[in-house]
Amino acid sequence: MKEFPAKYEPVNTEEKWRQIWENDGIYKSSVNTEKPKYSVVIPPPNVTGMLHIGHILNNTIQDIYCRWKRMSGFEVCWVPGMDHAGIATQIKVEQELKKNKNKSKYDLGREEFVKLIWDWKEKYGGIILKQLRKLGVSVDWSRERFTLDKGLSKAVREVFVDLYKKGYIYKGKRIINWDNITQTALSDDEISYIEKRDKLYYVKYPIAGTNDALIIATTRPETMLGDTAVAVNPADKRYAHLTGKNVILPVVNKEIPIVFDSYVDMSFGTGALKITPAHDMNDFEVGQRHNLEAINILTKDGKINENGLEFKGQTINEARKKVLRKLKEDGYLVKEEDYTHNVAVSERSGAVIEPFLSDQWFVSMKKLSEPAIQVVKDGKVKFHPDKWTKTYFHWMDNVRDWCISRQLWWGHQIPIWYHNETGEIYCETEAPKDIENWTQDPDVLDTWFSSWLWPFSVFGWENSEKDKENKDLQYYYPTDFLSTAPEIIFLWVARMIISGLEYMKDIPFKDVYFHSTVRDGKGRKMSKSLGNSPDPLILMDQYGTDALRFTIVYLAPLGSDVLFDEKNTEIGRNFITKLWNAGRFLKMNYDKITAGDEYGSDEPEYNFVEKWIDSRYNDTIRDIEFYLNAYRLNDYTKSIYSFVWSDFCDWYIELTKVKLQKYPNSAKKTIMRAMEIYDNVLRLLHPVIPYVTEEIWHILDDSREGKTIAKIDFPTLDESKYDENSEKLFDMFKDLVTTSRNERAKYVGINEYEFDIHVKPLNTTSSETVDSLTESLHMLINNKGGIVVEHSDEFAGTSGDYFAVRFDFKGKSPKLKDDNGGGKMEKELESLKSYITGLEKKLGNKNFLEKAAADVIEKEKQKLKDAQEKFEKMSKMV
RNA sequence: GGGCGGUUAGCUCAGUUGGUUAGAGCGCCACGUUGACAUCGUGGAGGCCAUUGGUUCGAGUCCAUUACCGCCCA
Repeated sequence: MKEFPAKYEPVNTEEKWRQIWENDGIYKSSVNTEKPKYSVVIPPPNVTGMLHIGHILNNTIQDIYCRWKRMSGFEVCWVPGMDHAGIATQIKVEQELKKNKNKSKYDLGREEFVKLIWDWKEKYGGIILKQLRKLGVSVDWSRERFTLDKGLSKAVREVFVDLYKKGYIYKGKRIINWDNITQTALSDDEISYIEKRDKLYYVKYPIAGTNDALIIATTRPETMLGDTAVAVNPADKRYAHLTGKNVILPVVNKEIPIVFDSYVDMSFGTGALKITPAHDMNDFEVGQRHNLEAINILTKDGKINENGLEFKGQTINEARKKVLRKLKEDGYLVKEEDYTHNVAVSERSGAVIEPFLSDQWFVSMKKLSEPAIQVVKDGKVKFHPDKWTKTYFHWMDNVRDWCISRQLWWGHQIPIWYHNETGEIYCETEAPKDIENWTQDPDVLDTWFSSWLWPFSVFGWENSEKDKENKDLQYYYPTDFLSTAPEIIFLWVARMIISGLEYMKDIPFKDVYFHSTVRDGKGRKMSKSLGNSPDPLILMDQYGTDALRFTIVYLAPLGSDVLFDEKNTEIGRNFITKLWNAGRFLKMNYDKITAGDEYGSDEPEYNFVEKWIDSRYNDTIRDIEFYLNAYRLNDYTKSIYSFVWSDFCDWYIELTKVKLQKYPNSAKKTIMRAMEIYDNVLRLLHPVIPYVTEEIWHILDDSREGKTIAKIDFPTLDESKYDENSEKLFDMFKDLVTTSRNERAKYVGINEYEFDIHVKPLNTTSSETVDSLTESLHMLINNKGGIVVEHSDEFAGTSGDYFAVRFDFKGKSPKLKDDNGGGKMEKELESLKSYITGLEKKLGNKNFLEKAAADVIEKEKQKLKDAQEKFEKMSKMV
């Protein structure tokens, strides 16, 4: 017989079970057509990633569903893996190379450098997967995938070539965010904005053929080298007369047109804007609308190029100074003023982002996205919470082409070769045979271009007839559930739907759960620079993994942010301690009682208590099923929390104690009933707190050696156990107990006195049931006296909802506390009075009686009756 | 600028098709500890449900408005 330790030690226990689970391979999945399947792919974390609190939430959510489904008879397959995180990984290794050997990637060359990254990946990459193991995720580790794996890389090339041949992939010019330190294009989410104090310069642009000039405000005078127009708002009356006119671009000395475009903000600066299509996103669009030339004035390392006249070769800052000096000398600089604005910088290198016109590869999205809109409209793919469908449609309806090329070395190099002589383009999944005559496009593909294939590439998809014989792919696709952060609804979720429909002819998943964004206690996003992100590994050691899992889910309502302060983890820890101690109590008594001849097997006493807990237990199961199906996970944890703590521990176990003591003849069945419920509670909790439930489950019963709670049936609802009557009766019982406790609380040192409890029912309902309840009252009130039911009007005591209570100390009189709740009764009567008035008014309203439903009216009448009875009796007690 | 969402107790949030005297956890206050649990128990205080207006017999709940806050996109 195992002993139940006084204290739960999470760290050792977790490590023990983690190893057992993994060694026994209990989460391994294989095709089993006898069972319904439930498949999930993990959102692949970055190979450079470290576990943060958002991962804890996201992976706990997935684990809850996988464990729940596994216990409910599904063949569950949860596939783990990582993505290669192109830019993050490359930068990391570049920085180490710089630090350790003071070399750049160019010193090594592409091949050597990529090899170095692989070495780094083998050595340090994937720490996050080790950390996820600690979290206890029930993934099938034998299926681990990496986006640069052979198979997945093949899938990427297949898709690129296919889309290219279908005409969806094209090369085009686009303003991109250029990081001139790392010399790569960045996506918008790799950019952050910092506030910078700058100058706003007012420059005079003379209007050709007149003595007038337009004054233009700019923070970046050096870009005027690339200006190809000046724009004003067509609604701006100040400039209406300038239709068809040109201005003379200072410094460069050439004529450029004045264009009219509603993009221009009339209130900013002078209302006239210089247009540099090659170096500003908005200007580029204005340029397209007005057919303007785009003149690139920068080199890739951030210097002025040959289009920049005498400024060629200078850095941006140098050129700015020189251009300003020239403007001043020539009398074009009107004034300058201080100006604070937000400047885009690279999150990776800190470089100021230069909008830069360059050649990039694009996927044309409009047509591809149409079926993806339809499946969400049809409800084939469901979003939880549903509000995200609106965001999804809005984005998809206005979808822009996807820039998929990145100027990096780490990633899937684009399968495009240019013929060295003819310039002919070759696009196939494998290199041309006469490779010496060809040069491959140096760019690699956006990491998302591999992760958008994840739901089928992980099952070995290869875009050929063989896919039909691929049992895994046939069985597990489409997956059932995806949990992810709402920030990547476009970057990832939408694109997976598109690729799934295009290549599998089916949706990639049925339900998508967008989890809360975890913020700190002050509502700020967790970020490295703020240092406000607690290290989950430390929290796991301090509080236990289960405690952290439970807490984060408990705090995360569907659809809104979760504010997480590390102290919150106490919620989970305390709950687990409570669960632990309840189990300890039951087990100790169970061992004692089952071994003792002095205990009998009669039916348990106080049948309404047994019926009540059965009813509450089944209520809880129903709630849990509902909440899990509705993706309301915090409500799942809340309902089980309140069942365990309030119903089971505070009331049921407390009553069990008394029953065991007073009725040894029924002790065996009493304790077995309690154990049975407790055992089921462990199963209900296993999905969210796997370690401690497994541990307790084994302590309770030696014969469970070698088994796991993870594969035991999840409890199911027994409708027949609902018992409204017992629940009502128990509510009244609780009221009686609480009222008696309130009365007790009025006296000093009451333990030394013996007293009878006098109970007075406050309305008809309570009168009918008072006998069975007063008998039960003995169980929870520490007094040796009797219980007297009386209906006398001469009754002064404490009143609850159903009963009033007073104590008879048989001549003695314990001291009343200074603050004995005096005036409380009057207050209660007052609010009761206004309640009654409200009800009377309602029931006196002809409209109400005519229009409200009959059962509502009946209910209101009953309420009034009860309240009046109570009022009448209570008012005599004052 | 466009889109989406939020505003309920000191804090964080529930409140399921409109119908109890609006709930929970944490925090706070008082009392309590020799056999499950002080990581605890018992009790208590604390709210014009952001504003204004409308629909309705009836609004925290539905509609509109204003204010403030947040997120996404440009």
